Amino acid sequence: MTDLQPARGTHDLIGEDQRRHHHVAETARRIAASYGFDEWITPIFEDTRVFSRTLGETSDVVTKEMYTFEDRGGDSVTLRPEGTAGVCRALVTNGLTQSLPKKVFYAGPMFRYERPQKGRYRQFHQIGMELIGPAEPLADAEVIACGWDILKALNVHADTILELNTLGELESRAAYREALVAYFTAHKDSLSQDSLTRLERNPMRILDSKDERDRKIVADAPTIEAHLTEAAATFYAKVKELLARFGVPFRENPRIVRGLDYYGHTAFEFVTTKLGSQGTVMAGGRYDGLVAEMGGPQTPAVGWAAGIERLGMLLDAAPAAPVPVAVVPIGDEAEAAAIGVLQSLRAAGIRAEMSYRGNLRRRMERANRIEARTAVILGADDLAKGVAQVKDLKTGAQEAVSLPDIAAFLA
RNA sequence: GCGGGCGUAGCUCAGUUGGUUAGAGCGCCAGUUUGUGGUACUGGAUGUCGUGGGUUCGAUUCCCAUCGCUCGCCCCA
Repeated sequence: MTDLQPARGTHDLIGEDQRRHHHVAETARRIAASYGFDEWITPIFEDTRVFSRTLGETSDVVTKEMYTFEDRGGDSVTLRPEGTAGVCRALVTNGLTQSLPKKVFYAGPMFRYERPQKGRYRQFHQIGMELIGPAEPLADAEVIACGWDILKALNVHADTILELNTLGELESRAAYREALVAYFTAHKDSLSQDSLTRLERNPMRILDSKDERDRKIVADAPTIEAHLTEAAATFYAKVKELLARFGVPFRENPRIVRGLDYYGHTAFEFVTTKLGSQGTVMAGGRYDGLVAEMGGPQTPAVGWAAGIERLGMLLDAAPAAPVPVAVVPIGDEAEAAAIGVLQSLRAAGIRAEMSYRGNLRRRMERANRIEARTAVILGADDLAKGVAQVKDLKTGAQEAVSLPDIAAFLA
């Protein structure tokens, strides 16, 4: 054996794991496409400033979780910890702010230096979508509806609930933040250690603390509602109304906040009870300031990201492995002739395999092991007659089929 | 980053109160006389008992460290 292991927090996706992963990504891709979203494939690493500028100076992601290094040319680059910043950068650098709206879907690996846990990896994979341009609440509702459709298509929606909140726009948030700081400062003595540091860095985070003592204090903390400007309140009401119109069930949760600084207005999380402490399965919100921070024009946008691994774990059954047809020649001469049959099946789009060695018995065992549905058996006698024995491996029924007809017979 | 649990064949796991060649089931390879698998029978291969160090005449078993997985916290998808 080898003493080599996968790097901490990374995983090989093989067999069932790969099928779960692929199924999640393909389903999302398909449904996003039906909503008019195009897939963008942006680089896996970016200039470090793409993230450091935009995710928030104080966020954990930026301060301690990024894979940042200097490349051989002396430039600081970072393995993307999330997808939104890169998409916005691509929007700006490709001059696409002139052709809004843009509806972007993406899927790929993200990197965060965290302590690995179930549902939390250092290299993990996300699907996500960004709707850039529209400032209307209809955009928020549509993006959420698309996410909900994906969860439904994956059949993981039953144990998943959409939790919704508004963070208001800058003005509302500033006022609220002030009120929160005042409130929590008054209760400083009873707050947990973690929350004391949050009080300085990001007071809104205290709202979703899991600490018992914190929760008691949070229960009576002011909510953003009272601090919402007229416009922000109207916007939020409209989002809720439209979600109902799209048929997306939700639950308001004033404690939903976002970890990254660029969010405002709508904030949401699809949460499941089935993944322990890693229960957030899809999350996002509106981020009207990000494109501007990236050096583009002031551009509204809304989007979400979801963890492929987490969704994959929720799938009640792994997608079935593909079922092949086994081509089974008897003897060397037949093996040569069987190649023609083999290729004709493949050309017809049928997954066909021929073992590389072994007598008839061996090859039949092998066919059984790869869970072939059918064996196409070719012996000298059959070849002389221009036929093959096509055997259904489930029922054991077997019949002679003429060589040119086999592909059609099995289709 | 903090705290708890775990680490024996490809897989699931047993075992050694410290003592000669470490086990089972499944899987794998081969055979049961040469054109038919899924069942059965027979035989076979595989482990530096996660890694490194310490204690000991002797360690897979005890101690320490380390790596990895896992659960909770933190954070987040």
